[in-house]
Amino acid sequence: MAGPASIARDQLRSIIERIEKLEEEKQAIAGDIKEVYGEAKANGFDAKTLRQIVRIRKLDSAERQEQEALLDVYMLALGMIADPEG
Amino acid sequence: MAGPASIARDQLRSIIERIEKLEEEKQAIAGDIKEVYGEAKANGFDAKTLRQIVRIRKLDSAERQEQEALLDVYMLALGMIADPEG
Amino acid sequence: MAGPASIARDQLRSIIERIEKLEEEKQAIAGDIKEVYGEAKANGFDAKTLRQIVRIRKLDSAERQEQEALLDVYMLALGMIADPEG
Amino acid sequence: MAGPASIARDQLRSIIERIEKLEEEKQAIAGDIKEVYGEAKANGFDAKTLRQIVRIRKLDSAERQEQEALLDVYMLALGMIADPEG
DNA sequence: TCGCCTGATAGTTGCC
DNA sequence: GGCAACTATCAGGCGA
Repeated sequence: MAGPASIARDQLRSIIERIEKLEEEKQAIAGDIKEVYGEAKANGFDAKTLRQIVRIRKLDSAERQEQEALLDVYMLALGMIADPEG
Repeated sequence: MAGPASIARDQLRSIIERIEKLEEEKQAIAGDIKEVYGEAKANGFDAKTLRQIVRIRKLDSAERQEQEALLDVYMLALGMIADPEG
Repeated sequence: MAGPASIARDQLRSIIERIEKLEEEKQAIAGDIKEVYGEAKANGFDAKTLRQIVRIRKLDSAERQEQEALLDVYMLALGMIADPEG
Repeated sequence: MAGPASIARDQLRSIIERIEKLEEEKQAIAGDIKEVYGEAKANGFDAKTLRQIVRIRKLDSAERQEQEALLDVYMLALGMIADPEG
């Protein structure tokens, strides 16, 4: 008989399968990244330095975003812009 | 003048960009996974338990692969299959 | 009789106790930090903004350090400084 | 001119500095803890197991506190102790 | 006050 | 086989 339990079971199965599929994709991309580093190394680039560059660019971008957010906070506090929360 | 330095620079740029693009994709998928857990939770499933299930299934699958690899070793030793290394 | 086992046991006890003591201290400091935010709030400062400032200053400092480390890497690569690894 | 703004500014500076100092101390202690684990490892102890012991002891202690709190509730209900809420 | 979400911490894997 | 990068889990802070 197909009662509520089987519905829940099907939902569960679906959830697990979706997650597992997404994790596989994620792993695949992680593999691609590793490959790029490998290629780079084969072309004479130092992986550690490359990672540092990537990391610092991420920091840059994070800081820029924070700076802008902080600016909004100040401007909001000073009544220079409208409250985005309306 | 377009000497070796500019070639290296272009290569470097290309490497960094490929990595950053892949990392973005990876992050996007991580976001998708989080969404699935969120949905699941909204449907009454417990995220922590779901994570355990996923983890266990991954272990199971790893074990199964080990098991199969071992079987191959035995079958190879017994001359039941051909040496894959040629 | 006081054999090797008891020595190991005493060592273990000592390790655990040192860790637990340090973790307590860490918790105490976390409590102090929370207090400072509480005080600040009582004086009309917004905790969220304060946290953002602290975070951005940390990012600044992290980036500066990374920048310097990266500079060293480049200079080393260009033979402009000696290898610190000797 | 030293008006209210400068007072707020000094307060702000003081708050930020106190927080940053406390966070540094917290980090220093985290480093000490890591060192203890390192030492322990050098003496043949397994860090992962040590962490488990610490975690279990923390749980135990939390349980014990719960137990004591519960005991107080019972004793209070039986008129064996005075109401701490006055 | 409760649920969510980001940041801290623990564990794992891959490199040297 | 040790160490460092990456991933996954967990807890504390924020908003509703």
